[in-house]
Amino acid sequence: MSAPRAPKGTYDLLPDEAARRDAIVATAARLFAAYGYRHMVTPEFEETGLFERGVGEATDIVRKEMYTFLDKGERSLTLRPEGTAPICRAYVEHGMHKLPQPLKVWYYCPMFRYEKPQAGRYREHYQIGAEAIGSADPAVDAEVIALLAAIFAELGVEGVTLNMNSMGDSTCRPAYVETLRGYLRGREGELCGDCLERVDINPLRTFDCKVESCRAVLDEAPRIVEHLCSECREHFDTVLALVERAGLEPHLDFRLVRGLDYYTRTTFEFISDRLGAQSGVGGGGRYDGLIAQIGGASTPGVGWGSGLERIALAMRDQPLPSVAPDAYVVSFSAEARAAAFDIAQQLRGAGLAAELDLAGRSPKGQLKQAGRSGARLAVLLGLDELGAGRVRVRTMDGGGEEDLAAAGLAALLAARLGKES
RNA sequence: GUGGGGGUAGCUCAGCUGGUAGAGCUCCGGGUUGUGGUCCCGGCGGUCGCGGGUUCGAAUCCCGUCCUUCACCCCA
Repeated sequence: MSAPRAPKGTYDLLPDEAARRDAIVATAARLFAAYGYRHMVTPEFEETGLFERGVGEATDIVRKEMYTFLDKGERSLTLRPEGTAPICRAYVEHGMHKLPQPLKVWYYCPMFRYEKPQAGRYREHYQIGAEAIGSADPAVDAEVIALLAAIFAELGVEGVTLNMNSMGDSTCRPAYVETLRGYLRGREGELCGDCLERVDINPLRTFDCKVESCRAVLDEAPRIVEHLCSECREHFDTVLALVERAGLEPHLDFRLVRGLDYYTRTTFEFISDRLGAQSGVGGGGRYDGLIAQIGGASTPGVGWGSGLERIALAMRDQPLPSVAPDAYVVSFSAEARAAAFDIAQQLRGAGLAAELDLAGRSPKGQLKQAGRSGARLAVLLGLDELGAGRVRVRTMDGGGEEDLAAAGLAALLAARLGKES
């Protein structure tokens, strides 16, 4: 019987890493607010049918990656594998079309996919994401892209490039898919086994293939951007123009065919050269058919998701946020320990961060802890001081000490540290 | 799901042509019977991922398994 470990593909965020994570999310939250996106939370699991219908039966996510289970009431539930379908479900369920449109929201939560773990890929991973629902205006596409770019810039995510494509819509895509399928059938002899299957199931996915011969075939294949209907063409051109106005350099990528069935028109992806094979650091697109697909009124939407683990990997090293207390209370005798506890409480009550020894250390050990903790002040308590109602307050980096009354100490130190409440 | 690399102290690793374990850092204590960060000394700490096999003897060789890592696939 070996000791329990975190399940395969999951990880613990220890305090230092959690502090960095919190800082990332706080920065993102600030930018979400600047762009007018409001925080929203949905359940960790949903009815399985939501993802089957929303994400698409033919996708890898639905076919082999979902954590699906029956609860005690025989309901088929699935741990959320992606963020967009749940937001759209909530939009429909709560009649959010009655709010000013587009509805602009963001989320921060774990996603669950049964995949083989590797660098930047986990079975439980966290995403921040944004969704703007209720407007087909190309300015919305550009806004969400600019928002994600701003977050990366603010965080210092390095080596980032933006790839974009258009998937067309229900008017032009079906015809294009048939054109592509016909072309591929004409060159079947040059395709790998996977691609031969894709020709039947979803010819668009052949663009993902890394096999040399397939790539050669696809390089010469008809491209969807050249087969867009006039509405999609105009939409895409406007999005590109606005994205450029935002100071970004979109690279057209005819291979960018995202693996979720709900995408229409704009798709985009930010990749970073700091990530190895799992190079995508954030991506998304427009999903004008999704809400109707899951049973709502036909409603356009656009959004993206970005993986926190990959953001952290691609960020330049950040200094750890300081966790130094304002004061460390040191007791020089067993009798002073209770008084040290009281003083720490008094300081905390005044809004100061205060620590004291909780491990029965010697006075020297406590001072050593005080030094390591980075505390600005040490409050020293001994028998002599206790009897006189005094404490000695040492400035840690200078070493100077002064004798102060224990009563009113918290207010005095708070004022001195500029932390009056 | 397929294929390559790796799993030794809390962390980073050495030891691996078989003879039952080491270093640095961390942590705790001492050097000052009441005063930190440097320095010196000492100490705590490991069923060598797990299971099986070969052998007089396995951290070391073989098999299986789990985890991890890199790539494929897919995506964040």
